[in-house]
Amino acid sequence: MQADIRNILKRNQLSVTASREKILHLFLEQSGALAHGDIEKRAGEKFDRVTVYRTLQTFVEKGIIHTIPTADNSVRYALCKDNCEAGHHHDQHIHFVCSHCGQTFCLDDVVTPEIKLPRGYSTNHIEVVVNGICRECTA
Amino acid sequence: MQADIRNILKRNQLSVTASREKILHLFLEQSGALAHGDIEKRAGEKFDRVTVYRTLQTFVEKGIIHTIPTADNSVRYALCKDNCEAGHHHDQHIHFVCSHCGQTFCLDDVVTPEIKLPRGYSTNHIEVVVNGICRECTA
DNA sequence: ATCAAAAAAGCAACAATGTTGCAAATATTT
DNA sequence: AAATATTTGCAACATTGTTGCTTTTTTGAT
Repeated sequence: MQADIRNILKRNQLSVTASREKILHLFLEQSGALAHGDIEKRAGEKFDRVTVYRTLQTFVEKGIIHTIPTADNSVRYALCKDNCEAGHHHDQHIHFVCSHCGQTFCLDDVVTPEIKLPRGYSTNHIEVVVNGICRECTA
Repeated sequence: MQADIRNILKRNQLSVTASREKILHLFLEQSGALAHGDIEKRAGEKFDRVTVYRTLQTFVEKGIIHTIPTADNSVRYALCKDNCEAGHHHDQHIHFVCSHCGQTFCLDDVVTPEIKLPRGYSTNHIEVVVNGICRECTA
């Protein structure tokens, strides 16, 4: 695990620092998405707020994590599975927000559908967020 | 137009005030979505920030406008067409963000697709945001 | 039209969130 | 192990959003 973390950092030409290791660790041990606030809490108040902001920004730039759009204000981040395996960013998957536990998940196996747009519009990227009850909360 | 605005407010049991008229007017004269900041700017610095927040909140509660999820931080609001005609909230349409002009539009004619989820997940609501180039910017 | 009651606006103060510049600390490279 | 490059933490600030309370405006009844 620790080796994985260092690998991911090195593969992305990032120097290995305590905060990056810790924050990446949080993502790896967690199935859902994390907001900036979650990270500050779970990191055990060890890192400066600014460091967390900058680390997340760096990870997004490198494609290690991606942001998830939400209807409320909060920005959430999740590991980009494809990237972490291949070093290249594909986000064809959809996101799921559980209205019971509040967690956000990437459904890596569910592919974004085709959308037929009116004449004159062209598409770069499609983002799908499904709201409902997740597997854990249903069981 | 002015009569329309008063109608919408009255239909929703809201008292008719200058700020509500002005803000609703901004939405009606505008094809795209508005963020809180846009409204403060376009209103001509007449209203207190708090009033704008509270007005938007009220409009959302009444179903006059709805929020649009975005990957960046900003919350955007758009008129709910169905509601303004029927007094009842349906948001089956998708949203389009133009990466050229930055505007956000409701594509009222494009219906949210069916999404097949893995076993154990149930769906309440599906939000689709398409990023691309809009009709204006293509022409 | 006037007045009383209800609702909303504006103000002030605050809380949370995000940003920037810079000096000190840490990681990398040789 | 030292020099260089990078990152961290701090302080200060900017932006965004919230809350309580007083004044103003709107509404509804007379």
